[in-house]
Amino acid sequence: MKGRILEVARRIFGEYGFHGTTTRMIAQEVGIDISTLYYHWGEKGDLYEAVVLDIYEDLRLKLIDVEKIIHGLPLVKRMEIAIDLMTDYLFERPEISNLILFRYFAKTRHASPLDLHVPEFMGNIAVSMGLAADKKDLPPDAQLKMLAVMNAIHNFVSGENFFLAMLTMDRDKYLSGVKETLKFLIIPAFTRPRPASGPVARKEPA
Amino acid sequence: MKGRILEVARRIFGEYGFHGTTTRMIAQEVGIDISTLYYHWGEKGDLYEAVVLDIYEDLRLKLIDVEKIIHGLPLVKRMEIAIDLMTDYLFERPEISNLILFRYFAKTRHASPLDLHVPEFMGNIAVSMGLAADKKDLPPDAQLKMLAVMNAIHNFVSGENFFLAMLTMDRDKYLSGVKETLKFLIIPAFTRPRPASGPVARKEPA
DNA sequence: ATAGTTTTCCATCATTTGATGGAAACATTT
DNA sequence: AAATGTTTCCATCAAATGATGGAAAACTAT
Repeated sequence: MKGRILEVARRIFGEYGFHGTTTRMIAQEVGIDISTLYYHWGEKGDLYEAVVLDIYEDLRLKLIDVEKIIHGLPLVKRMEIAIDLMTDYLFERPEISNLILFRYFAKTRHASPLDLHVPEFMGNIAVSMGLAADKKDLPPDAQLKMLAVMNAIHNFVSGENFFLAMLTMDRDKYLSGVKETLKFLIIPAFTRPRPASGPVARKEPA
Repeated sequence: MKGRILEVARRIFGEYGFHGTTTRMIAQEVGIDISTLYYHWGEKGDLYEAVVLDIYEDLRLKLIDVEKIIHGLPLVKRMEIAIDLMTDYLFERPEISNLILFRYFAKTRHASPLDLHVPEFMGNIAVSMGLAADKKDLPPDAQLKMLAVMNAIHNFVSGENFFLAMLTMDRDKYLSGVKETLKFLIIPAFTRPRPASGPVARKEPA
């Protein structure tokens, strides 16, 4: 039961954010009384923190998983495969992206501990991309590049509903289009032999 | 007074989101009684919608402004200047980015009208970048590219507090680093003469 | 100054929301 | 079966929250 509550809480906190979610919404969705929820998890803020730890752990494991798969391949291949795998993974668990973005952008009216997971992710990905030797000591510009890359994926995952209602494409096209767009944006930046100089605009071939 | 309330509401809705903001928080910040707020703006959801319209209008005017400045320049210059100007502008008004991202990612428990502003912005920027001829009829891949570009900026603006607490740099370095990172990511993608193929990783010069 | 209008605040409601005590139901052990 | 421990639900609270009526205050026009 404790686990079932956590699962539902992940989803609902991810959709509505901390203040947009009520403990009653979660309990109702699980199909239990609200006091059962409090019995298992204590106050709302504690459940929320548990949810955050839970999604970070999932993400951490997935990143290790992906790193194993792409290890040793040439950089472009590594990035292509990583983008495909992470995109698929997150689109199946959008609450992960949702909750991460919520923590980035939304203040809550309750104290929350300083985040140590994101810097760890940044370090690992940067090393994997050959941007840094020591994952514990990223140069500032590499930190920002990693944030930009990670956020680009989260945005498309979390914004799916909003964007689909706004854009002229169906879900399948959206999912494949997101992968293409991410590769279009990320790969040239990290693989160009030297800083671009020519003002030539050209669309990539479909 | 009506205007002062709107200003404060922009900031607080931007920080805490719709459900994280109470009408009392806004009234207290303005220094007025809560019922004065209701007298001018009606219910909370109406004030929120007014705030959203307000920030979209500001953004629209700024985009027109920037477009005038960069008109006629070569593509790389256009993008560099646009990134600089938009980044400076949004860092001074972070509630714009905050509110836009909130609408993307967070469900609210009240109905909200379909967004027509973002598609308009996408169209204008895409035409300005030479990705499309008709701003009313963007191809799907151009739509997604524009979203990625706009979101990249909003992320760094909205995430400032969270990221600064997490990263090893001060605010000045963050602001300049964000611009560099955006250029690093965006410009190669939209200027490379043909799809990249070499697996060579290279950092851009400081 | 007076009458009328607009704006502001005080007091107050009804709901919602986070949270808890205690009884009942269920499970486990002896 | 009885005793013990665990889990669930019902009833309920107190505080927070969205919202309003009406009196006072401030402003405007005559």
